[in-house]
Amino acid sequence: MRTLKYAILGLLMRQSLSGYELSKTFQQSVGNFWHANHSQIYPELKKLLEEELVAFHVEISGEVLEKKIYTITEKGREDFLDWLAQESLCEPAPKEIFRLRMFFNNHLEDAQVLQLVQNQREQRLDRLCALRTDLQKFDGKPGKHTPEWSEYMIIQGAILREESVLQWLALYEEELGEDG
Amino acid sequence: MRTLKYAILGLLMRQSLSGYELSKTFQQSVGNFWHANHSQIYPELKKLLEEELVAFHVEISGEVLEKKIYTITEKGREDFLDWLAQESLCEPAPKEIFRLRMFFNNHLEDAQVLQLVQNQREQRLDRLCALRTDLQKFDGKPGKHTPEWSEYMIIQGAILREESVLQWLALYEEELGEDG
DNA sequence: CGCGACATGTAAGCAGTTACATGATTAT
DNA sequence: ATAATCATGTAACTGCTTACATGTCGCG
Repeated sequence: MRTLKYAILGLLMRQSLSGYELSKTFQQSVGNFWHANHSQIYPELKKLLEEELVAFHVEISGEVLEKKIYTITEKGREDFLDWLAQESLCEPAPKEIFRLRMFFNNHLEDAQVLQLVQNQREQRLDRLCALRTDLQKFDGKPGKHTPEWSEYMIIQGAILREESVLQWLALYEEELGEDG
Repeated sequence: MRTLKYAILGLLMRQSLSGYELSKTFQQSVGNFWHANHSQIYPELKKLLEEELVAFHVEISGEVLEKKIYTITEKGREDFLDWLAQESLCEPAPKEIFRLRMFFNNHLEDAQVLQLVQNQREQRLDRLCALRTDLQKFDGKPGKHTPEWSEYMIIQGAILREESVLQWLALYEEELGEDG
């Protein structure tokens, strides 16, 4: 489905970026719904170049270090906008190893299950705190039709998602905490 | 990480099943957190057989149709239980194409965004209704330490997840509904 | 007798991870 | 100097999807 392609093109709609900068973005904000390693990004950029959906120029950092700055082409813009407006079928539920373990937790002692749940809660709580910090970086809600608004709303969505997981974990804690 | 392996072994801990039955399960209850096609399941069963984690015997349906019923071995049980108790790092946020589109929605008209949002809402609502029906099939909450309890709790988790997505979609509808 | 579900497999290709491989720049 | 970060790539492998391929059973 070439989703990475459209993720990259979308980012290049905002501003020209190097492979390395794209890579960072996929670890940060975009990481809330689409992550990718540099080992996937560099080959994809090469492919986009062949397809003439992006172009690049070289910038020199310091004395010799070359940075390839990629820019979206008009052809790339058209391709991206066509993709963006498409309705798509609801994807299957995401794969989550932790839920798989919980599905089989009747084979574990209560104490073990509780440990897994609490471990998960800590990790999720950390993530939630980080998201709330990200949200506070905006002063007030950004205006509609800006990239900032989109980012703000995505973070809101990620917060709601983490909160729902924590609610679910609390159900286990309630039940497993009841005497034993 | 061989997650499919453990998903299969976990299901075989409950009861012996054929590849086809496993396949159905991955489309139904287990589909709430781990899905797999038959084209992935049959080769995996072959591998588990070589590793001696499962065994099978043949049953005949009707006149000639052969069903291979797989049973977990003692070695398989040990392997599965080792895996089950392991704490694991929180996985990266799941990939969702819809969120990716929303991240870039400043390139669309409000009406187009609203259409995408409403389309998604309908699909999510359908899924939520199906989950609530699944939950009602249990009469009252099943007792702890039973496979039924695990399944009940997983469905609760899936419901919370869908509700959080609907809350997020409602944020868009509020904002996009405001005059325009 | 035809259709949908049952039943089992393989092949080709795309997507993604982990590891390999190299080198420059900046801050301490 | 040396460590962290910047910067770009490739290779091998695992995981997953889509399509191909075949045949049976039960119901109407």
